[in-house]
Amino acid sequence: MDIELQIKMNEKLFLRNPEQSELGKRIIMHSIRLIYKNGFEAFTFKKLAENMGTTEAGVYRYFENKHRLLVYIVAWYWTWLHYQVMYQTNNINDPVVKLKMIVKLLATTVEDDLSTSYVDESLLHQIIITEGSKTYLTKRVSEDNKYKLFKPYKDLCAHIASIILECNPHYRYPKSLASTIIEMAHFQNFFKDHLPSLTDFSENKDESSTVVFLEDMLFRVLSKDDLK
Amino acid sequence: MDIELQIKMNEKLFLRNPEQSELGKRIIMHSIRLIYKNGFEAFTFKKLAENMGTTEAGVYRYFENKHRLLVYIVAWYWTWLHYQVMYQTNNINDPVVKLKMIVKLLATTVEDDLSTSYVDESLLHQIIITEGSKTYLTKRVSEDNKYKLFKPYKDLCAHIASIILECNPHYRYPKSLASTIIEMAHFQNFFKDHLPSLTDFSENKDESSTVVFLEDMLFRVLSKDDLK
DNA sequence: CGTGAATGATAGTAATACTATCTTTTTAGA
DNA sequence: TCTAAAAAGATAGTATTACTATCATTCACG
Repeated sequence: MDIELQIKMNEKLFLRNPEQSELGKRIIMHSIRLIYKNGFEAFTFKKLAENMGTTEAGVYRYFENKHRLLVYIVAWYWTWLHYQVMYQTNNINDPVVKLKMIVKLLATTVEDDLSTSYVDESLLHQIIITEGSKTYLTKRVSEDNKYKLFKPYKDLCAHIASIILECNPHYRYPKSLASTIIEMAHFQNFFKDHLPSLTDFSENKDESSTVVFLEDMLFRVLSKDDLK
Repeated sequence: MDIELQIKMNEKLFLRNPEQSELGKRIIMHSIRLIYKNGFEAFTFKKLAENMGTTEAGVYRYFENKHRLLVYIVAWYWTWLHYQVMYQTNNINDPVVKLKMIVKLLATTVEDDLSTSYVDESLLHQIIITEGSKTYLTKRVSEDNKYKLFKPYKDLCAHIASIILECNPHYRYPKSLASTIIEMAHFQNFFKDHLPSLTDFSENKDESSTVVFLEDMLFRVLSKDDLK
């Protein structure tokens, strides 16, 4: 099969759709590489333009500013991950098994998905860990939220919450638990690599310890054999 | 009693100790107000200087750059909160009661502590929610960590982890659970206010719903009457 | 009373975050 | 195939940011 996965993005995220031109796709590709390499703070449109052999003005024709570009690639990631979740849990009936698969997808290094030619998902995953929460931890949250820029994240959260409810229909905080699992899949991995004393996993281990921690937490919380 | 609480800060956090001069204290006070008001991204030393009637160069004599200043006030907060935790849980023996107090201190709006004249803890608490994780979500984490700039956060996390172990000595992820509780005390409140569909609390409610969610999660996870 | 530290005042620089304009190339449709 | 509009390239310019440097003034102390 030779299928190119196309993700339709919210039009408010860009000035000109980067998926519809070669230059646009190269902007996304090089942005991901540069942000991965130097971090979002050090990332500028000037550096990006030099790096990819175009001009600053060229980049500004696609994105209003670097924050919007970050929101774009983060939203892209959540849409892509949501698709992965749907694909990988399809035909699974047991919600427990579904949740385990989701935790694995959230917390484990992804391999580059070859059906999206200009996006390197493994770099993108690392970017989400370090820069993802910066998309909404700003004074503009509510405005950005009004434009539905965070919809992919919220949709995934809602989907996970619904499976949580399948596991235990009496649990009262499915959405908060879902957002906790999503955020911690990233934070615990970040802590493991950079501030290991905030976790119980030693630095050399891979993400499997994070997966085990999250699964343990999730299923203890959802366990029906408890007091209440 | 007329006691002024003095917090001894890591010397790497500043160029000149802001606690030891009027100007220094005013820098802290006005920084907190400005960051609270406009967010960290829009905060500059120039604006701060104009705001408080000094010059940019004056601020640069105290702090290398605005990131260090943020790390300073965040570290100050964690030191102060750790003290609050010790104070409020002193003479309590039951670790469950202790943990409940800690969750309340973490997730509830603090009132301004009058024994720290130049710091408004209630504003600071809001800053920690929105800007706190930006202190470590950078390319400099490891370097900053080497200088022990995150020690107050890590100390508090370790302290909470030890009480978690008191609750259930067999629980295997006390530190990860502690950092989860700390982070979620902030994120769930942020979500509640700005991205409410990521939580199960409606926007008008106060932080009590966050407290209930965190306590519920914590004690379900630490419950001994489970399968394993 | 003198001196050294802190502060104030001012200036300057390189980089950042844009906007504008004009030319050239591409490409989509008549 | 021609043509016109859209996209991209090239260049310039501005306000703000993130600093560094210098020199004069104040102020606390021994």
